[in-house]
Amino acid sequence: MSVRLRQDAIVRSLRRNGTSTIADLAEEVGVSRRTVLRDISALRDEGFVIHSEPGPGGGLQLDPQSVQTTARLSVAEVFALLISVASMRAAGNLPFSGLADAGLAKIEKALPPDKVRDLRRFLDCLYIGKLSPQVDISNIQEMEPALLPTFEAAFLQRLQLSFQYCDAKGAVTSRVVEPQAMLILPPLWYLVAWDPARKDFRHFRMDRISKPEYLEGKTFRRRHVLFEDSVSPIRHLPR
Amino acid sequence: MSVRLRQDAIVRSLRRNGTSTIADLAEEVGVSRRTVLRDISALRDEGFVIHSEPGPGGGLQLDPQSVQTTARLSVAEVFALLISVASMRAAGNLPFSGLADAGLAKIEKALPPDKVRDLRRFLDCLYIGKLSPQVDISNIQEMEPALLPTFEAAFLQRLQLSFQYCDAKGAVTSRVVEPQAMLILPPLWYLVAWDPARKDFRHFRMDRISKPEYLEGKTFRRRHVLFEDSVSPIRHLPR
DNA sequence: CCAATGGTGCCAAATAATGTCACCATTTAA
DNA sequence: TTAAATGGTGACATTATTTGGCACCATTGG
Repeated sequence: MSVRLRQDAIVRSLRRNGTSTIADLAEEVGVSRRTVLRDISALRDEGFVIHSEPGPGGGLQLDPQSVQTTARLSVAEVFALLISVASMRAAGNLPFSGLADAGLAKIEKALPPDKVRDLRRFLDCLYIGKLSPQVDISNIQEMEPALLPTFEAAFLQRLQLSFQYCDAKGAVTSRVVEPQAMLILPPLWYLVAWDPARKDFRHFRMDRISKPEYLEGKTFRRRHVLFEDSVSPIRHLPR
Repeated sequence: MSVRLRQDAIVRSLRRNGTSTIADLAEEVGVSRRTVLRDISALRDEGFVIHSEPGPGGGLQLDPQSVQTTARLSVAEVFALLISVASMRAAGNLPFSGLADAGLAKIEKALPPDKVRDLRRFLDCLYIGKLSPQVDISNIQEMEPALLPTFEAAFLQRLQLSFQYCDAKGAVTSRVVEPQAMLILPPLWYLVAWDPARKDFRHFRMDRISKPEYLEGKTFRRRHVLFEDSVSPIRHLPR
């Protein structure tokens, strides 16, 4: 068993059992007491907070908060990372590249270097392996650069967004909506939003939006998670 | 420089330069020719397809398809993985747990073990760190178990889906739609779909859908990527 | 005080990674 | 046909890293 596998086993064991002694762990993973102590030290260097108490009844305890410190990433950041980093290789102005960069920087700061490396290689795989041929991301229309900061701010701070919208028939209406999601249907961008006046969800083509402004102070409660379906051809159905 | 860092450097170099010789790579990463050959061999074991030609003008070439073999993961699978694995800890019947499992199994088979480990640890971090307190995923309504296979099949095989829908006013209509995405607004599930008859996107509350059936052979072209916004409180705006 | 526990430093032993060398096979070009 | 350039393999010594064993210290609870 390699070093890192063993250290993972130790983390899992601590997570599962709550408290363990060095001797227990040493026996469990099949190495000497000294080696476990070295592993604990390494894990602490990686950012895991492991409490320890000497004396009878003492032992090691993994602080549940510790992992937060190690990778304080939101799901959104991970996804933004995946999409944005992949997209940025093919296109110019795409939303959330800033967030993705911040996320990557955050990871790089907080995570051990080999984890960053794995993540990057993982992103490499995604882009080269699937995203490009399947989704044809190179075909996504660039968003109007001037609009980006407004959209990003509205999304990220959960601010109501007002804009002029020109529908398919050419009729122009004023909207005030709560942005919920962005949808890419190459080559177009769509905004999925809750329209409080109409009490319904609406879709807006980004290129038909003009004069967007976020309303300072008009925050709303964001409650959703988007769940992407599969974009890949499927060979076997689950189950 | 550690072994894996070096191997990553080799992959990147091949990706960047197209073709390199063993000697070039050896000098670039600062090890002997023999070691590069060992690394190449290791990378091939990991699934990278590296073409090689002896003779003048020959060299090594990374097959762009190779990474597919290494990690044939769609963005969807990654996200399904992230959400599903996290969700399954808190809830019972949620969609795509099968896909997530398949994805994990796929990774486990295709990826080197330490990569799998990192991904799992990463998922651990996600759940413990953020997902749970932020999104309150435990509050998501379970989907009717009987409906799950139908939805999953329709999504995964891109089949048109027919069902009876009871709208907010109680009116029941028959629909035939192309499922595009699923939306979780705790505690409810929504289906985002293109309605070809109405030539528009529509949202459907999952719990108001009855008698869903996918139409064998009625496939459609799926062109979209969903882009999740942030669910975390933001401290600094990008840029 | 004693026993149980975490923790550190040191060094030898074990293991893994690397370099060196000899050599083979294939291809291209002179 | 030959020579040079390239990928590829095996063997072995060298080097680097990991591990175990030991002595020892500090702290805690009885």
